[in-house]
Amino acid sequence: MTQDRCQVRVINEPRIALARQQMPDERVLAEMAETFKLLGDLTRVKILQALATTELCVCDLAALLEMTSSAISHQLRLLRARGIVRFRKAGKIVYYSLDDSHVLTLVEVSLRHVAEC
Amino acid sequence: MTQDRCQVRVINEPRIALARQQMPDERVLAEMAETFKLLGDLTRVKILQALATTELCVCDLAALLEMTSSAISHQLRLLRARGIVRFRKAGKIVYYSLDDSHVLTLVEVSLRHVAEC
DNA sequence: AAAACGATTGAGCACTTGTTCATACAAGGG
DNA sequence: CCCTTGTATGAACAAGTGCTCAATCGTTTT
Repeated sequence: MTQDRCQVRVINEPRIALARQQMPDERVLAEMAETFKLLGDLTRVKILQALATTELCVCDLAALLEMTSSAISHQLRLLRARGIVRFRKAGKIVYYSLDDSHVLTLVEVSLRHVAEC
Repeated sequence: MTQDRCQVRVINEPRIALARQQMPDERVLAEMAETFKLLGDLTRVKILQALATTELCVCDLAALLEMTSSAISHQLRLLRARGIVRFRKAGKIVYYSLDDSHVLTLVEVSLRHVAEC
């Protein structure tokens, strides 16, 4: 049963075949990883949790998280780029809010996960 | 309404208070971010997707992902440390499987999320 | 016992990431 | 029109990350 493949010996060929068959496309997997990566930062998790409660402008978020508005703005830029948050301008003030229900679900599930451990 | 706080002017005091009140503990937020960070890597997402299908040993995973078993082992170590996967020894072969239903849920939700975009 | 093999681990290194700092932009207010 | 203010952005830098390579450990086989 043992075979060479890519400098690695395979132990359970059928299982590998099965797993390969069930595996989503590379592109889909990459998107999943990118989404998780975006959620995998304390600042961004805080931003999302805050926006889950209410719409907030950049300097409100900065005050809430006790960080510079520059740092917040940089992070919002990333969240914006993936369509996780949206913004609305009111004069020179920019209000941000959540724009992705799936991401909210992810945050909720992980919150429950942490709570149960 | 505008006030100084941490070198940042607050625009919407009541909203901030509300958001602060709803915000989970710092430690909980950090755990959430850590969990997402662990899922935010292409290799680890692949490993979890594979293990979601079937139990696999290190070299099977290496063959499936076309990577060295060293690289796989390094990643499994991280997943093990957070209790996301468990292992079972069969002689010199070590079989890994999922050990966290919440994480599986997270992966499923994100898969659906990507599929719908 | 010696050799082979699956797995693990530490060091090293290229690459990424999150913040700060300085600067620039846009919108009001005087 | 200036000056202030909220936001955005680029450069730079420290810290973190994921891989490779070499060495090691534990188990099995000869």
